Amino acid sequence: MKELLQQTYGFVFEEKLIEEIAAVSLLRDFNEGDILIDFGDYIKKMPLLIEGAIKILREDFDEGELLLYFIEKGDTCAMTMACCMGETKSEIRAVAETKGMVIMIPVYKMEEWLGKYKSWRNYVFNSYNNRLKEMLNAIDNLAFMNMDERLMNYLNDKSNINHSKEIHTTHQEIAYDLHTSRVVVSRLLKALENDGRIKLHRASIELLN
Amino acid sequence: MKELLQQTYGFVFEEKLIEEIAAVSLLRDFNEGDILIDFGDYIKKMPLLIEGAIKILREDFDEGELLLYFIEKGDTCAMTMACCMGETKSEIRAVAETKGMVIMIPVYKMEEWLGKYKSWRNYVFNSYNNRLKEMLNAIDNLAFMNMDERLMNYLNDKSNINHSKEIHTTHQEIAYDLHTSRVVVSRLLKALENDGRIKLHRASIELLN
DNA sequence: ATAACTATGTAACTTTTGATACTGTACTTT
DNA sequence: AAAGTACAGTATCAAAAGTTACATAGTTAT
Repeated sequence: MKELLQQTYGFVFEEKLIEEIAAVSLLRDFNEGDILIDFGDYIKKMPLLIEGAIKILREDFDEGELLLYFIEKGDTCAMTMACCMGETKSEIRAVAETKGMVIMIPVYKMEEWLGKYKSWRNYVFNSYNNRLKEMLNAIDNLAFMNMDERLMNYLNDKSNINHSKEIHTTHQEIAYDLHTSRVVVSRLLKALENDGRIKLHRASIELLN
Repeated sequence: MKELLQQTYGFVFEEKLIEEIAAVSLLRDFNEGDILIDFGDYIKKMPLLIEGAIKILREDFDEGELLLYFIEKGDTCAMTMACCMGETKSEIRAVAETKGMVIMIPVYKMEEWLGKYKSWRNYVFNSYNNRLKEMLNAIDNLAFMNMDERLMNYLNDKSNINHSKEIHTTHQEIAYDLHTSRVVVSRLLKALENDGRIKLHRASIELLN
């Protein structure tokens, strides 16, 4: 475990902290589609992402979701951290976008390290700051952009996260993430294809140019 | 200044911290409508709100704004904190909703106190957590609700912040905050009036029931 | 091979929101 | 009192997004 931490967090945390983390944490593997955290869960451990990608979703009152953002290797979920610290239920759902690995840190250690390690404080604050930025980005998308732009952004994000111009997903899946209907997604995707920006295949989309 | 701090933050910060704050901070009065922070400002001081209310806005690329949330006595602006810590430009605009008072704390002290005072750490984290919740709330509004519901929520928030059922503002002002047009606001307000939920006057709205 | 299922394409229609334009009314200024 | 200005009401039209319904093309199971 220490080597894994060294690899991803070697430039972020000091040696001693990495040893402490390794001593008290658990490693957990996950596969694509796994629900890592669900709405209403009580969080007792904070996850550090070592490998893979996770998408964070917000739930509608009556059915329906919305993708908030993705997190990647080296990130943690500030929303989850918020729940840890505040000892409240999870406001979000975390679903594995790819297979990967997280390190789970007990909450009480987080607190202790905040007073003890400056590098930990910086990491935690950076996480919050990044998450706030992602949230602002989500708000910009919702408030200022039309569905076609939101869709294009979504495809780009998805492409970046998976390091591939080929996006393997269905129109229905996209509709869930953007909180719209399948028909709308199909319509707009077709328009994007006609504009020469993407190419549609069955259950997969190819980004052009 | 110490008395002011004692009054609002006496139950949050320990005696010694309050003394430290009082020693290095500046007091600043503001009036309704004052722009306290603008897009792109570099933030060198963190504000603690002592009295009054402030609204936090997000800017569109080409003209247009969106109200994110209000902050009240005892709050601080985590978005601003984020800018302080990250040493980046402000992503938001802060406009005084009422007249009031803030205490400005130099950034370098914030850092120092994080290691030194647990109550400060807790306060800072709570602020982040509250702000994340407000952002989630803003997202819920945008993603899951129609303009009429958003409008009604806006009126309720405004009423709570000003401790009054009378809201003194114009349809145009509301349109700016909700990032829509004056005509739409007038239309929906009239519908709410017909439903008996509000009463309209010139440049003021009365919440009923 | 055929049935059943999944993913997509598309037409037709409705609802919501936005845009433009014009009206009237209240308040302010001179 | 007249003119000017800010605020609100409303009609008409257009665009964006959501809904329903149905057709068709691949895929999988039997």
